Amino acid sequence: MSEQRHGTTHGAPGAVPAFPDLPEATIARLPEYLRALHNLEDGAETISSEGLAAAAGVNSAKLRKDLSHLGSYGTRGVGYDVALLTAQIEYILGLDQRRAVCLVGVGNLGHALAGYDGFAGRGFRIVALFDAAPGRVGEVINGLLVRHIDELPQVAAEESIAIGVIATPASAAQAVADDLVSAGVTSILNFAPCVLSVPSGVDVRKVDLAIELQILSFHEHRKASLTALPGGRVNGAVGTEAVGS
Amino acid sequence: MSEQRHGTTHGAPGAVPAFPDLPEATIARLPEYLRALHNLEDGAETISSEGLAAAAGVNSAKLRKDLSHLGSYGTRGVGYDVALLTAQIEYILGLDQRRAVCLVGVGNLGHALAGYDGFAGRGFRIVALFDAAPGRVGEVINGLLVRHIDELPQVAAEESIAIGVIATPASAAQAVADDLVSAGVTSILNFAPCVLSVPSGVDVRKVDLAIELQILSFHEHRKASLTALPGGRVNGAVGTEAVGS
DNA sequence: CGCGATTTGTGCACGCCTTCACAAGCGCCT
DNA sequence: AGGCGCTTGTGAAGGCGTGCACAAATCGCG
Repeated sequence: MSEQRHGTTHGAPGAVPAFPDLPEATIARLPEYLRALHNLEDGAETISSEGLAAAAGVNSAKLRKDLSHLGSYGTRGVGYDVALLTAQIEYILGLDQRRAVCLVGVGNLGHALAGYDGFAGRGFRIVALFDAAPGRVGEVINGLLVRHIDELPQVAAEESIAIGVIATPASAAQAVADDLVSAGVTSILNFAPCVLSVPSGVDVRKVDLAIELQILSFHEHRKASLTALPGGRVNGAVGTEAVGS
Repeated sequence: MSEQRHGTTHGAPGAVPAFPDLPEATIARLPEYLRALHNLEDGAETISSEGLAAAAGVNSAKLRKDLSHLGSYGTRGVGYDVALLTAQIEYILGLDQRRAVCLVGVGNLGHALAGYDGFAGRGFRIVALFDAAPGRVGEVINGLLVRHIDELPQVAAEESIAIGVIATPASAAQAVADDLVSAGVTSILNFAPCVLSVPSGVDVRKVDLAIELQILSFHEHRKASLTALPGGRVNGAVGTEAVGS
């Protein structure tokens, strides 16, 4: 706080202001606010921090602080302009352009991701599918042809793909990651249960389904051991919404 | 640090020691250590914190501090006993019993999750599938029958299911969560893009695929604006592995 | 025009987490 | 038996994130 970047021409998506360096925790919540804004549905022009915070499942003070990092897009006594705030968050997240994403590994999970319609409405379009297995190459999923992984460099360049999703088995993931990086991809979402090493400048996020379950399992174990204990209480401090992730 | 719980009978899974209350951040990493341990493959009896940290993609000091919270299972000058450490982490995570999980929503994503073979090897077995659509009820996926959601209470009781996975559309998720809670489920993994409200004592973790992509999109946007800037450098401080999640 | 109701933006304090740096402990070799 | 090298376990410091509580700002109404 009390930072620079507060007298500058904040604003108009297109004016490209000095890019704010938001805290990672804030960045991770912006998509949630955006989702909440889209789900409002009623024709309200403005929304209070309290209202939006409730819709997004967070504390209202936290929401205000998060939004304050983007600049002042609220009006005291009134709230936030829904359309303006939506546009601003989308701009910050880089969603004003529909980002091209490629998906590697059209197995069990990859197949589902390729067919997932939740991406289109949230700023992304899957433009290419790849796999190494000859048996899968040539298949059409959701109107999209599965190409051989060797075509990745060419397609990536043509479609200017910056984001890649890995849905291969863990054994193939590192090689695929290397291929993606070589092809110019600078952000990777990894579903394979393994650690990827990539050059600096490339972002990796991972989603491991078993890990999520194991974390829940821990809490189950904890809860069970508490109830078993003499005088143990059941609910510690779990709250109405555990975020994690 | 400098806590209690250090003279107690640490140990033997089955002795049920005073349950350590680990920091959340540590809990989230234990599954990663476990995965790294399983992936070692070579017959080494012990592993150093440096080695395991590298395999898990974290700092070695962090790993040591995390493990120190479980008690002292390492030997100075030698490292950690692989078998003992593995058993201990599995015990803490409550994975010594194969936990029963049910999955609600056998659509696009749910179908893939039901067929995902990565759960079995990591301490879980999916014992029941549910859906509300009559068209899907009766289908058999991976040898498992899809039941109608109305059967949930009965099946949950029979199989003593404590963990539920929601893979329905967002519009149905809250109702399903309520059903799960009523059926005695106390941990929920939510793939639907919405906020769930559950009573205290129930843990919820969420996985939103679009949010993960949006976070990556932000970093793409940031990187792009930096390179466009006069004198802008490309790589900020992204590192070899971005965790997030 | 002024006042009160409302809501944002933020200074501040607290707690959690990370990281460094090192003492304590263990095994091996001579 | 003694010393040396290696590795763990942890005190301490610093940074980050959260939440409270309140001042500043805006609108609407009399």
